[in-house]
Amino acid sequence: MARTSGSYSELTEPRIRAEATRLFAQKGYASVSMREIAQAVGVQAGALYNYTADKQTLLFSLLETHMHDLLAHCPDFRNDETPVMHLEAFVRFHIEFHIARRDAVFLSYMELRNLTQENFAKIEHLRQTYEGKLRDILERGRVDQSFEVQDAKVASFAIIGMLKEMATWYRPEGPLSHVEISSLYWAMVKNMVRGGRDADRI
Amino acid sequence: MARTSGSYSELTEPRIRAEATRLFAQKGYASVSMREIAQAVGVQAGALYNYTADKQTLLFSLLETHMHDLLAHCPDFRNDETPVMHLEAFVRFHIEFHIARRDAVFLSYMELRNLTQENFAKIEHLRQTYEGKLRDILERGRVDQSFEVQDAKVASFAIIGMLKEMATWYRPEGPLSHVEISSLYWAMVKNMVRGGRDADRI
DNA sequence: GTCTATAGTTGGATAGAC
DNA sequence: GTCTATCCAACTATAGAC
Repeated sequence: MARTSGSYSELTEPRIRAEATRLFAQKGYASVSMREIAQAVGVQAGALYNYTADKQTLLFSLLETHMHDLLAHCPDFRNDETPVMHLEAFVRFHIEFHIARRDAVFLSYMELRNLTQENFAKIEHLRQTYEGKLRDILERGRVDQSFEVQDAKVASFAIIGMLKEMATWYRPEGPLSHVEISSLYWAMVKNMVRGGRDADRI
Repeated sequence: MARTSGSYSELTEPRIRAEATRLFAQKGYASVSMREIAQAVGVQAGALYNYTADKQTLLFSLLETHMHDLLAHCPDFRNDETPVMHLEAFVRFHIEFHIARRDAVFLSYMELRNLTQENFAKIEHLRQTYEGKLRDILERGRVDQSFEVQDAKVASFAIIGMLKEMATWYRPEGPLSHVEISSLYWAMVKNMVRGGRDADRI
């Protein structure tokens, strides 16, 4: 479909980002050509270069925006909250965000190795900032003995892993609502870190 | 390094498989060229085609062999064992296997989408057979109430996810032995599915 | 079984018209 | 801002000599 000059210009950039996110998530960065992205958007390949210096920069920009959004929306924790309350807020936020932005989340897990060394370092720093929040919660709970956690770092990896897996199997049309999923996962995480503590109290 | 005809023939095939596994795991299937594999092996690119019909078949063969090995070594469960014993055996086997074959495991998680539809279906079937074993253990424990699990399917995904994540962070030179890792993970999985049950008994 | 050489294709990126 | 046309590099896979 031929386009007259500039007729859709303010729509093109977000569409490029949306289609690139979708295609990279579906087929992998290295398997998607610039021509393929252009076709999904409805422009010619050369037009993409009005919006990105090159393919690598496009990937980096998608990941960077995603990580910044993740950190910006991540709940801050107040001092009057217990580690258990912190952890529940983190888990529920994480799941909601992952359901709402499945493709971007999937990208940020799968395509790190296709970043240049320099770009990787920047994204990795953001990722560690985010995952560090979880580790800090677990470490505080371990120290004040509200959690039964042997190794906060390994536990944080385990929790990240089990939540990450959701991005693989979750489908919006599936039988479980996001509230149900959130509660299922919170129950599992709570059991994992609380050991028998809740049972003692009831 | 030039080679005289046939001098290393019986070594070439396993070396191709080993280098391809390593490179695919490190950089991704689509980002690794046949030339690069050949160079790592120490032959010219054309020589690879004595051992594989094409690049896709090489990937499929690596994944298929890995999945068959996984299923072949997976412990069978005896009727006189409890769900808790089953689950511990499964978790410890899974971790040992993942530590021993890190690259192949990583490949089998990351490169499914680079298989043709037909090849994907075969690998996916093997994967579901393996993960079904875990789901069956959890479902039996849920029914006989030795586990406090709301949804065996979601719980199996969660456990697979947390164990899978280990392949991302584990390094042989790290501070934790595989026995320590195995015990850390088993403690977390047991807490997760047992809720307060162990605390009641002690 | 491996080599050299290459056919045939595809991809990233750019130039210049409009 | 987009299009058309194209350059050049890299890739898969094959052919034929040894």
